[in-house]
Amino acid sequence: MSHTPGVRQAQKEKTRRALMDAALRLLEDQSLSSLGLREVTRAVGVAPAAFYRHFRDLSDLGVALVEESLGSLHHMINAILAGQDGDEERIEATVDAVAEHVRGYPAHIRFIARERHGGVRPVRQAIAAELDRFADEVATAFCPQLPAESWPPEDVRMLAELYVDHMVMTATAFLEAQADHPEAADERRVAATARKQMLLISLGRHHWHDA
Amino acid sequence: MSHTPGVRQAQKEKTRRALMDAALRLLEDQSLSSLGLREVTRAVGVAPAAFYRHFRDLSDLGVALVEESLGSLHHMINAILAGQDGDEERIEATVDAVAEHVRGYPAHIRFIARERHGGVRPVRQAIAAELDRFADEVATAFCPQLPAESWPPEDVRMLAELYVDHMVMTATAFLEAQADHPEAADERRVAATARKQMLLISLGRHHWHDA
DNA sequence: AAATTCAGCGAACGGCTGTTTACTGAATGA
DNA sequence: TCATTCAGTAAACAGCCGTTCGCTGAATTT
Repeated sequence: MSHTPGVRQAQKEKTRRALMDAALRLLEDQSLSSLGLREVTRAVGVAPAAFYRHFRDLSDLGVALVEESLGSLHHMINAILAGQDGDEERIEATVDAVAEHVRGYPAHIRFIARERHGGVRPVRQAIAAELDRFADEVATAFCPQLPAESWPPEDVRMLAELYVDHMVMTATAFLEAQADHPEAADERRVAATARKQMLLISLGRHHWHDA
Repeated sequence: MSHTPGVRQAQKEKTRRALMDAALRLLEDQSLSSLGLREVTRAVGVAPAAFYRHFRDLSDLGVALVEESLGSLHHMINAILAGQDGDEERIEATVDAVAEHVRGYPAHIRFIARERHGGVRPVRQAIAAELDRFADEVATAFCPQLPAESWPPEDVRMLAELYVDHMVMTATAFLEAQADHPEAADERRVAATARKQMLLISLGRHHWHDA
C-alpha cells in the first residue's frame, strides 16, 4: 500500500508537525527571514540535519505554514457567506467569527500579517495567491445579491478585495489588542470599530448605482 | 556656537545618512530583523565599529527610518486635506499623490509596509504611533465637513482609521504592481480600484445618518 | 530470514555575526 | 600654538550559522 499510515510515516509526520509548530511559536516574536534552521530543530529536540528530511528550506516550511494558516480561515468564511441573513446580522457574524479565530489561532494570524509583506518572496507569493482565492470566493458569493446592471464584474471584484483586506486588517487589529493588554475591553472596542466600518462599506454598496 | 554645522558634524551627518540609505537599500529585499550590522557598514565602506558612533542598535536605525519615511507622507496628506474641493476631486488627488509618492520613494513605503507588523518591537511601535498621529490629523480635517449630530467623535475616528488603513493598503498595492511588472498598465488598474473603493466609502459616509 | 529503505544522528567545515579594545589623526577650542 | 575632542580604524573575541558527510538501527519489503 502506498498511503497507509504505517509506523514509519506516522513518526515522520509527527516530527514534521513538531517542526512546524516550533517554528510557528518562534515566529511569534521574530520574522521568518531571521529564523534559524538550528533554532527550530533545537526547539524540537532533533539534530539540525533532520530538518532536511522534511523541508528543503525555511521558506519551504513557511509556505507550508501559509497553507495551514489560511486553510482554516477559508472554511470559516465560506460558512458565513452561506448564511443569507440581513446585512447587520452577517456583519456581526463575520466580526465575531474573525475575533474567535484570532483567539483560537493567534500565531497563525500573526504569521500571515507579518509575512504578507515580509522578506521571503515565496512566502509572500503564497499568501498573495491564497488571498486572491479568498477574494474570488467572496466575489462569487456576493454576486447574486447585487443588481447586475450596476455591478460589472470588475466592480464586484473591487468590493471583494475591499472586504478581504478589511478582514485581514480587523484580524491584525484584534491581535494587537490582545497583545497590548489581555483585558477584554480593548477587544470590544476593536470589534465595534470593525462592525461600523463594515456597515459603512455596506451602506456605500447599497448606494453604488448613484455614482 | 553649539549648532553651527562645522566640518566635523557635517561629515558625521554625512556617514549617518549613508548608513541609513544603505540600510534602506538592503531592506528592499529582506526584513530588518535579518539585516546585519556588518552588512550595512560593508555597503557604506566603513568599519563595523563605526556604526556605534551613530546608532545604538539596528532597531535604533529602524526607528530613525520610520520617522524619515512617514515624515514626508505627513506633509503630503495635509496638503491634500487642505483642498476643500468636491468628493471625487479630492479622491483623485489623494490617489494620484499616493501613486506619485510611491514612485518617488518606493523603498520608504516598502520599509513601512514590511516592518509595520515585522519582528522588531520598537520599530512596530514607532510606525503604530506615527499612523495614529495620521488618523488624528485626518479626523480633525474631516470633522468640520461632517454633520455633528450624526457623527460622534468615536465615529469620526473610526472613519479616519478606515481612511488611513486604506491609504497604506493602496500604497502597498502600487508597490506590488510596479514590482511585478514595470509597465504602467497595472498601476492604472490599481489606481482605478483604489478610487472606486474610496468612492464607495465616501458614499457610505454620506448615508451614515440612516444607520 | 535476509535485504532494503530511510528518519534521525553526531561531527566537522568554512564563513559570518555583534561587540569590545586600544589606536590614530584631523577638526576644534583655549 | 598646544591640548582636547571624537569619528573612524584594525584586530581580535567567542559564538552561532547552514550545509555536508557517513553512519546507525528500526520499520518495511521481498
